[in-house]
Amino acid sequence: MLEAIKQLEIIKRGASEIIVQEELLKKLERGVPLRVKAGFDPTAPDIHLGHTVLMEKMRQLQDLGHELIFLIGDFTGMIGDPTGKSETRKPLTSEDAARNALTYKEQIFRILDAEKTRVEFNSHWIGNLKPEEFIRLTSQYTVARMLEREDFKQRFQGQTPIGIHEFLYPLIQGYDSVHLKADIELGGTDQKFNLIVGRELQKAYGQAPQSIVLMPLLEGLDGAKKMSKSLGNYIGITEPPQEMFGKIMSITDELMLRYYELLSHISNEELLKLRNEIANGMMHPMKAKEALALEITERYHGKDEALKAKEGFELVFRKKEVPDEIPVFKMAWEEELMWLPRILRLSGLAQSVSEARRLIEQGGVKIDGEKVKVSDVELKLPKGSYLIAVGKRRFLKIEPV
RNA sequence: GGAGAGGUUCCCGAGUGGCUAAAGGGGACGGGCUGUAAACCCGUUGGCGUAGCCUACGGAGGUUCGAAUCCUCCCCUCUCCA
Repeated sequence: MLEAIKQLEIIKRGASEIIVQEELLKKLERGVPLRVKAGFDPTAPDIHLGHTVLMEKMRQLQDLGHELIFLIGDFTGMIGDPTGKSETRKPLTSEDAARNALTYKEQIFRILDAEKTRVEFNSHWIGNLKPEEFIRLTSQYTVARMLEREDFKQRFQGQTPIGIHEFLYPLIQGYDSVHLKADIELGGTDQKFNLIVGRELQKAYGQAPQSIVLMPLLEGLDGAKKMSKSLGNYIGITEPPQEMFGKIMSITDELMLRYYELLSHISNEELLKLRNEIANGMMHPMKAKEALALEITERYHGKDEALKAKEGFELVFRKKEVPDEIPVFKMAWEEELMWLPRILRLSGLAQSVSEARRLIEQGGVKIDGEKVKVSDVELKLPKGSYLIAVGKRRFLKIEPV
């Protein structure tokens, strides 16, 4: 195995906090594979780049020769993790959890080495806990300590409801560490409290406390809020290559560097070099962004697809041309002449006729490359094929049935 | 069990009888600028073949020429007391 100090350096990249670093170093110095736990709740079957920050770190640890336990919190998922939510999340049914967990498994091995990954479901042991054991578990913590957790505290003070079952979430997650005898647990910064509960519980159950590696939550496309599906600021790893490439190209320069640090496989040295070159103008940020978009897209779609996505992107944005592959919408012509806003609505380019009118009035609609005049809200089109563009990046071919 | 506070449009949040499709902010969308961005500027942001009509302020009724605003009952959340 790699020298402990070197390992620590790799582990530290991008990490926002390590608890406790000295302790972790000691464990690494033992030179034997450590048990690394990372838990995911099965609420989001579509993994996005935000999730992969943690997974990339897992992969690094895996490559360093440690034993990786990919824990699917199917039991905790039934509770519903309260993290960062202003309201109680609806508990998942066990069927939901099982189905989502399956999708999870399919997706994680795009990043992790399937051969070397141990997948566990916490329902296997939590589900078998006897009531008396469960009570023993809950007796390790007090309500006051639970309320130390920032989101609980805020909700408590802010008069939003907290379900009692939500207190069980950190306890069960912590107990997972006890059961698995974890040496290290990885998690997002929002998991800090939960992971520390794990340490406390391990001590209470007579084990050495796990070391904690916290990874930051990746900011979403808006550059401010964390990437999440519900906020719509995410890049899903199963998205089509053009989408993925385009989304990465549209992030801010600042965010790009962040993505480089947390998602790119370039080495720490290369990262530093890149930073300098952008700072002193030797490299155009756009070039760097292209390289990043290419790297990420390639990771999930392969080299050919990634290159195609890049070419398509350049066509649309640099040369202001129309992309090669445009979705086609087959439309039935209800009349000889069809009202444009109605076409836009039926084809899904606008959510409503009102929105379609607005888009036209704002000069956002083009037909076959010609901008529709602002005054042409009443425009009607004869039956035929048209290439309609809404805004700068949405294209659709309309063809008669 | 008792007492009080509150539920407004995608979100936050103003509004306590007509001037309210509802201030302000955020987000989103369109246009401009650009590097494809960011920042910035301008505009839009319930629906409907749209100078009009319809639907909307937790739900159901009621008062009134007129209700997000007043009354009654119900549902939900929070706080305090027991």
